[in-house]
Amino acid sequence: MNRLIADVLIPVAVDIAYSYAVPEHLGVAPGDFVVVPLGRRQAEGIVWDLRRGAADNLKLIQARLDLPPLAEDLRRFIDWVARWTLSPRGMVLRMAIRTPLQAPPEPPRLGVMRAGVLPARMTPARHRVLEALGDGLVLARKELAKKAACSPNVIDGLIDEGTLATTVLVDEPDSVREGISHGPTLEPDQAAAAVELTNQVRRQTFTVTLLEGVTGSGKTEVYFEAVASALETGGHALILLPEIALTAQFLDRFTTRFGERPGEWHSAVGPRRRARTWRAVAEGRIKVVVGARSALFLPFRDLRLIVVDEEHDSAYKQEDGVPYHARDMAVVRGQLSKSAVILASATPSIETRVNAEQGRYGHLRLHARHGGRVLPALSAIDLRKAGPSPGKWISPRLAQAMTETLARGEQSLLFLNRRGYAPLTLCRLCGHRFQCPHCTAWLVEHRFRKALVCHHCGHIEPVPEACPACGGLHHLTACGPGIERVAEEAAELFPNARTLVLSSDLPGGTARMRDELEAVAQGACDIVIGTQLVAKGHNFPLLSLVGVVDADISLANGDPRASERTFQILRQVTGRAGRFETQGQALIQTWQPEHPVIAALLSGDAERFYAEETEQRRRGGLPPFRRLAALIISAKEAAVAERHARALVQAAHAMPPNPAYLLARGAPGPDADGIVLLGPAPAPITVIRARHRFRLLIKAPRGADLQGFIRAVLAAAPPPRGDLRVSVDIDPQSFL
DNA sequence: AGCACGCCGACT
DNA sequence: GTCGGCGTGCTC
Repeated sequence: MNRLIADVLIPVAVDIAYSYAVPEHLGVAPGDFVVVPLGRRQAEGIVWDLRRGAADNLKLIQARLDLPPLAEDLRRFIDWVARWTLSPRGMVLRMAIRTPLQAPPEPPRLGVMRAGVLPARMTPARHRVLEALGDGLVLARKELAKKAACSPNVIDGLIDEGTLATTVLVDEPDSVREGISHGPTLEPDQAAAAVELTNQVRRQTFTVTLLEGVTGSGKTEVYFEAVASALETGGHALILLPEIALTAQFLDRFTTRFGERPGEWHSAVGPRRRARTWRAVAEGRIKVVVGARSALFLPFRDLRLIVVDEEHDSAYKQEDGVPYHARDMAVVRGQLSKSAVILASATPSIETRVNAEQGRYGHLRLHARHGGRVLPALSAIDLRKAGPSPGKWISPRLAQAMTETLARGEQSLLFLNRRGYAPLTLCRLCGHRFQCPHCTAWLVEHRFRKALVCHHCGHIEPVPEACPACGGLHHLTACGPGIERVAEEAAELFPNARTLVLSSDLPGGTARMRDELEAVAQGACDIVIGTQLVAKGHNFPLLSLVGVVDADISLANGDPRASERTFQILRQVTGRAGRFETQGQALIQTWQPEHPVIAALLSGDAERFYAEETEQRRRGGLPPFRRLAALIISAKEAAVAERHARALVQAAHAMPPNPAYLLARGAPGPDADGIVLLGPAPAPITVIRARHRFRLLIKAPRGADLQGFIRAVLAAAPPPRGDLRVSVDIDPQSFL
């Protein structure tokens, strides 16, 4: 028997594709959606491969689904991501096809048409309705009401009388409008970069280019030219943005440039529109998608360009489920789809910078700020010498600058990357500190919500009257600032100013946030107090003063990327000041003005910062000079997790030597040529959601088979039992 | 990810 | 005596 066999990958937590016999009458091709029996249920899956062989004890494919097949390049991409992240292939496939499989049924659109009988009573409105319908026309109820300039009630009345009848309206697919392009006039440096990028797109080969330019240098216009050339040559393009849900402004800009809205893809898009967008992308009707990282798994037919805007942004790292870095996977998808990849940023990641310097990526720079924009004047306020009085957070000099800004009718932004009112609450009588019952973390007071909240697990409890430890009343004290507290202080200082607090816990969700951001841009408030989300991609034309309340916060922790992140976020947020003719001003409150990050920021000498930071990474054996992976071993019982973590280390050392992943012995120096295993150590946040966590860090030379090594270690160690979990994070970004 | 099988606590 | 808790294991 030599029958046709299909290997079908099913979107469940399984790595292998299962084999099914293909019924004679069913024509299937690789990439097709099929229904197969799985255990005692049915499952949908994708034909991954077709071959011939003995099919004696194979079950049969039951049906083929009417969905556009997954193209070869996307299937290879799924395989690649799975191998890279050590995730089951089925789970990666799931990210790509969840949307079409869970598409809610389209509600039948009801149309209205003439049914013959004239109404007993004729009114002017009724006459207009009948006129609008003419003879054989079928119109949707709402459209008809609009055309006849009457309320839908009139139409309902006519339906009741039998004059009109309803029929199912066949939904026509979203029409493909040929957009009108309005290419802007580019400055010489922009034009040069645009020519290079459009050439790359036209060549239809895989390239990666870092597009680097300060805020206001017009990166977007430049890569829009590349998008235009992808479209002109009949190809498709993907623009990735971090936290795109808030960037209504970006979509408007796109629409102005191309005369058509792009496909929009992010978590705030509802299931029905998602499903329509997925299909339209697969059928080539949507040619450009602007989306969050998950858009990387959309079924483009002919992807010619991927833009990763703000490529340094840590929001590109997916932390849960399949942990992948969308910037790096965009490069992989580009390679598999022969696309040009553009990584754009004003403050590139060290990784991308080094890749560009070493010639692996192209490097285009935009130096000037255009449109009369000037870089803001930056200065530090030394909190040791000129800080505010105890319990206050706005220094006299910052307050003075705010007063002047207010007087000019311009906006101020106070930036503090800390939600809530105070990061720690304690009892002054007994010293009791409010801690999360499930995590190694203090509870953060949220005064607007009147609650203590854990920022790691979401635990929430009311603020008690008395101390739960000693019963003392009125001695609970808020320690340290959060944006709510700074807002309170700003309101006291400037009682007549309109203030607004913006952070991710704004009630009302994405829509509300969009509205608020738009209102700020329109000048609806004088002082904005916000977390990092105000730093990202919004233009506030009236903003002329940025005050960084505490520049040192993120420098304190032991994260190897702390310096880089602080530099990026502060440069981004201070860059928000002065988007119009006058020069903006940024005041940075800090305890350590001499710190390299703060010094680099003040001097504007990004080059030196990058050089020093790169050198530190090299010396520390950190990415991109070595590759990093984290294994988090967690269990309810600390001892269970620790024992298994040690077993993993033992298994690693007991493995037979393998040249692909030589394990360095003894004390490894920065230049050790083998894989280095560090730990186990308790993770920095030891307990999260009542699970104790131990961490192993693995550092590998660039040429080593890091994933192969981890797979071998996991296979050699005893299989996890009970509630023990081992999670693998390749290229970890967060070290908590 | 489902879904069943399987072995220990509070109910009709 | 059963209903049901979720730990463990399998799905071509």
